[in-house]
Amino acid sequence: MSSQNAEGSTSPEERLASQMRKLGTRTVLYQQHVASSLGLSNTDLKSVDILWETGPITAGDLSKITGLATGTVTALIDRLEKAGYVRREQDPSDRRRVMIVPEYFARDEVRETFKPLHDSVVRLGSSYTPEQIELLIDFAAKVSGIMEEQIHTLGGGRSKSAAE
Amino acid sequence: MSSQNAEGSTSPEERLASQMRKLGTRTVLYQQHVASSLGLSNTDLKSVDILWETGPITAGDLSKITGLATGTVTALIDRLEKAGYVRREQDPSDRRRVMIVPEYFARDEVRETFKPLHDSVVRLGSSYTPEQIELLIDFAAKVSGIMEEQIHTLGGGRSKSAAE
DNA sequence: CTGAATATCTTGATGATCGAGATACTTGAA
DNA sequence: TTCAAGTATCTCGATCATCAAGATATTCAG
Repeated sequence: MSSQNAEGSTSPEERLASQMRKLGTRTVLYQQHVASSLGLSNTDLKSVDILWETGPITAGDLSKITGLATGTVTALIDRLEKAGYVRREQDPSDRRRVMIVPEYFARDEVRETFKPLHDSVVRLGSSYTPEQIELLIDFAAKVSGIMEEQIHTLGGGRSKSAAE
Repeated sequence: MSSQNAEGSTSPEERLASQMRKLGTRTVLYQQHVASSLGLSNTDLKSVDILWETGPITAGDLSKITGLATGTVTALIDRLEKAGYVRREQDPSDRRRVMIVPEYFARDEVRETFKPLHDSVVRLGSSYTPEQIELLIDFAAKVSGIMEEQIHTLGGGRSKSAAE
C-alpha cells in the first residue's frame, strides 16, 4: 500500500515472487553490513563466501564465478592474503596456476559475525514440523538453482543492448 | 565432503540455515549480474530497488538505508537522474530536502531484466499447494524481518568487536 | 625446440566512495 | 525581526577498487 507494489488482487505465486525479491534486497543490504563490520569490501566478503562453498579454487575460476577481471582478482587475493583470510598455493602439476586456499581461523571470525543471523534462522526453523523444514530447504535450493541458471543466461547475453 | 561444510549429521535446522546462506550468496551474485546487464553499478541498482519498495524518499533517508555517505548519495542521484531512473523533486514544506522520485518507464526496464527470475519463481510457486505457498511467503517475510533486525544490530554496534 | 594456448600478474586510467567543510534552509527563542 | 543552533544536501580533494590491455611464466602439441 505504500506506493509501488502491493496491487490489490495478486495471485499467491506473484506474492511469493514479490516477497522473495524483498528478501533479495534485504540480503544484499545485510551482506554489505557484514562486510563493513568485518572491514572488508562487498566484493571481498563475497569472494570469501564463495571460497567456503567451493573450497580451494584457482584465481581464474574465482574470476569466472565473480565476473571480475583477472587483474582485479589478483589485487583481491593480495588484500585477502594480507588480511589473513586466504593464502596462495602453487599447483604443483601446473605452476602457472595459483590455488586460493581459505584459512580456517578467518573462517571462524566471519562465522562469528554471521552467527546472530544463523542462530535466528535456526530458531525460526525449529518452529516448523520436519516436513515443513524439508519443504523450505528444498525450496531454497531450487531458488538457488534458478538464480545460478539466470546468472549464466544473463552472463551469456553480456552487453546491455542484448534485449532483442 | 568437499572440504568446508557438509558435516555428516547436521540437524534439519542447521541444514536450513546453511541452505539459506547459499541462497544469499547466489542472490548477491545475481543482483550483480542484473546490475551490469543494465549498465548500473551494484549500489545504483540496490538504490533503485529500495526506491521501489519505499516510494519517494529523501536523499538523507536513502543515505541511512544504504549506509552511504551523504556526498556519495548526491553523486548516486546524479547518475540515476542522468540515466532516467529517478528525478529530484523539492519538498515544498522544507526546501532543504530533496525527494528522490522513481521514474516509471525505468521501472519497466528493470522489471524486464528481473522477469526471467520472476517468472521462474512464479512457475516454481505454482507447483505447491496453497497452504505450502503461504508457508513459503511467511517464511521469506520472517527471514526478511530477521535480516532487517540484524542490520540494525550490526549497524548499531559499528566496530567489529561489538559482539555483546 | 618452436609456437600457440593458458594462467596470473602489472600498469595506467577511470570512477565510486569517503570525510570534512560549504551552502541553504528551518526552527525556536529573545 | 534577528540570531544561533540544528538539519539537509552539495562540493571538493584524496583514496581505493576495478577494468582493459599488455607482460610474464608455464604448459602442451608437434
